[in-house]
Amino acid sequence: MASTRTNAGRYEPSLIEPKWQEVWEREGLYRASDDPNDPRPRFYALDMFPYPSGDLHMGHAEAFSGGDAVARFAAMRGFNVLHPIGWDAFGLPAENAAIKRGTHPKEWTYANIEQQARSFRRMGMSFDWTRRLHTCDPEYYRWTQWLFLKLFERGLAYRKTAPANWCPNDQTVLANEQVVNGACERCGTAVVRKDLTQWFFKITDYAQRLLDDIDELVDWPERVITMQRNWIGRSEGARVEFEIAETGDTVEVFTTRPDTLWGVTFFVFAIEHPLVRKLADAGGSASEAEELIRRLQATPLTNREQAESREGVRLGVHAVNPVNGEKVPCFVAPYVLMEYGTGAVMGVPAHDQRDFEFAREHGLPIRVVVQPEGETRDPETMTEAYDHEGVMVNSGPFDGVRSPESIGQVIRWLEEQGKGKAAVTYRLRDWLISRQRYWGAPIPIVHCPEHGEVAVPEDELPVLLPDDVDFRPGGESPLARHEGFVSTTCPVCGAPARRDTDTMDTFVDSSWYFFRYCSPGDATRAFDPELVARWMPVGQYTGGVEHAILHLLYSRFFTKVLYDMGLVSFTEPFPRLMNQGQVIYGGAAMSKSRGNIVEPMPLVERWGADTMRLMMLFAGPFEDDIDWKLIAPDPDRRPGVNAWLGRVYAVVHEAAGREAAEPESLRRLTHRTIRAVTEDLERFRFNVAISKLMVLSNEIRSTLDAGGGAREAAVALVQMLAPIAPFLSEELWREALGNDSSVHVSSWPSHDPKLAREERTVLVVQVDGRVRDRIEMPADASEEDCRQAALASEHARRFLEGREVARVIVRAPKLVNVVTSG
RNA sequence: GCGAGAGUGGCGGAACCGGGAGACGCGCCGGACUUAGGAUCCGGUGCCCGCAAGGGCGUGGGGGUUCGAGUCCCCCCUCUCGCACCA
Repeated sequence: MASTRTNAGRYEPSLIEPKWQEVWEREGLYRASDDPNDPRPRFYALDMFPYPSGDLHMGHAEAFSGGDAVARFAAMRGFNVLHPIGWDAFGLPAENAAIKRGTHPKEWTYANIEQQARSFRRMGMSFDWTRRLHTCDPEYYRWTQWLFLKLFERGLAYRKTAPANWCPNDQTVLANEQVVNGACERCGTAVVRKDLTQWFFKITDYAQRLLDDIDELVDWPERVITMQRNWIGRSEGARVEFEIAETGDTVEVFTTRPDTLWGVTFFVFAIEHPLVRKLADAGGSASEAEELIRRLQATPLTNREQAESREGVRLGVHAVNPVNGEKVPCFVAPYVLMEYGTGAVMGVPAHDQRDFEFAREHGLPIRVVVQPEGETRDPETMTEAYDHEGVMVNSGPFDGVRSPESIGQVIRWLEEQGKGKAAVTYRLRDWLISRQRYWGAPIPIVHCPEHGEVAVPEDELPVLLPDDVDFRPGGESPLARHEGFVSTTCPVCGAPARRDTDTMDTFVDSSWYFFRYCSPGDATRAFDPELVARWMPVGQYTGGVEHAILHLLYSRFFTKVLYDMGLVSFTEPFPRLMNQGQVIYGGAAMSKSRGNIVEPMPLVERWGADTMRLMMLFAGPFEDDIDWKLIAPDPDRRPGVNAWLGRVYAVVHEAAGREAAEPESLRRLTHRTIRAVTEDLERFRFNVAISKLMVLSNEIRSTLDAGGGAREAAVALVQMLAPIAPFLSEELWREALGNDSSVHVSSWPSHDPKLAREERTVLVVQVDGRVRDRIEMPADASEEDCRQAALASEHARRFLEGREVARVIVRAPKLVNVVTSG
């Protein structure tokens, strides 16, 4: 039996916290129950799993403080909670660190995981540790590879040659983020474009569904939805075929403005367009065109995309405008992108700013075919393209037709004439998953001279990552240099064959981990569909906005593929998403180069995990950034929330041992607070919830000082504090309040509506909208009572002297506004 | 440029539906305890006038709707974030 009479002493987190951490672990408090007969409703509380780059940082501390509060709150409200943890453990930093320190990526990775796991335990996170996973474990990436094969089977994984950023010094492909000002972020060498054959996932097949199903995301931050929409980038318009006069080739263009077809004065190809060389030959411009292509092909992708050059080479051939038979000159120019639309565009300088600039640079004619209502644009005097609505002119049968209706009319006409058709284009491109790196899941494909790309049979998975690899940069990718890995036999014919030596983008690993948590030990399949059906979709997903696009889009894509495979019955994995803000310092991101990094774990050691959590959750709205310099300007000063926890500690101990009757005013406050805090936590308004708990604890203090009892209030306070400060509340719950089992399995307090209702209220008396008096009234005062009281108010009457009362507006029992005239 | 969001005390931030602006906390000021305090406790704290009672002003700026606007509408300014040659 725990003692109910604990000598209060001082609040010492360093004594309290490790003690309860051990007890919780021993009691298996946070284990999710897979028992189908468990009567509790299920709740899947998911936090974006961390990358083990070192110890936990402030971002983790914030995100997980919120996610853990969500999970604990749900558990106390009677849910069977699944709150798992794992590590997104493949990736480049492990290799870079390994190169720098001369250790194996595996050692570095697992050491960091252990460190983070220790820190999570120290923070008191309510994880079900039995479900822990690491994406770099063969038991996990075996199924990543299996999923690759499923996509391959369905034609959703394919290989094509595509340009990539290539560092000639490190002999490797770089992601766009690793190219800084056109140079390799690690060695500073100028990056070049290089065509490589690489694996892609055909996410573009799902573009429309990814867009449509946004409707199923019932609780996502608006801005994340917007980012996803923009990234998919649907545009509607038409495809129109042009013929090349000199060669007879036909070329398709995509346009969102078919109503400007009569304004076409030139035609432009992207440098990678397959017809360019042929047309240059035909037009006698082969050498200039070749020179341009060679020069630009070497420029890194990121640079070229930022360049705003309007240079271009006249090919010497002409395109025939299908709407009026006009021949216009063709160009090749870098401002047209092969990656978007068809890689060729019609040039309408009067109505497209880029075309306008190009026309001015090359002395091309400009023809206005859409005039703004009541105005006239003259090509001679125009300084920019006119791309708004207007009336069509110089457009044959369409003269006088107004936009936006004109666009649809022209499309219909094009279709009737067989010259074009309505079309939709997406900005979204296929997902390039190949990485010429070591520390990732090997792509389970064998290249056979006879049979081409052959899937590794499922029962031969995983394709293990060899340990004894030279992963330093240089030459080919690390796996390509490992003869024992590369040489194998063809699964079809048994002839000597070579393994694919690419590894997968780590976003592949993280696109399905939330399924694995549902049945983490399953050695026979990626996940158990029955358990997934039971736990998913995720009840609440918590993580940073930095994953607003890629991770979330890829996970949505995977879920839809699994749905199409019949393995899951839902199409969106995360209907509810909550983004924490960033923790910054002095208005800027924390970074080594700025030297402004604050580490969470030393603060946890000094002040306690509960204090760390409270600092995070009390600082402001969860989704807002926290500037650490503003909320904790002096690192040696005791944080305010730590002092408050100390007062809670004292107050609860005192209240626990007090026999005196509890005043009704305190009881009313307690029940009002229960109602309010419950609502606040449902909406993740942690900062507001905490402020209300502070009000309650202040009131308990006054009550005790006045000799009153406060046990009911103290019990409620401790329970409501549990999701936010789990250690202190457990200590108080068991030691001060004398409970035998954990506060974290206790039932969330409920309020008595009768007590929560206000019984007296302050009536505000206004004269002409200005507050002139406040009168205490019973909460059930009638309109007439309020009117009488207001008009009787001496304070108010002083302002009514010499004026006539025109109307009296009564909002019983809160407000009366006396309106005067004259 | 396009898209999204935000401007409230010295600071972080509260304010449900249009109804008491500034909850709660930090900081600061004063006091108590103290050799001391970066500890603890008590009181004060939007700005201006006033000894006070009290009054005036006040939610980025300007206009509007309303008995009443931080909240709704229009215009403007500033900041943050995302995308950025997307045809």
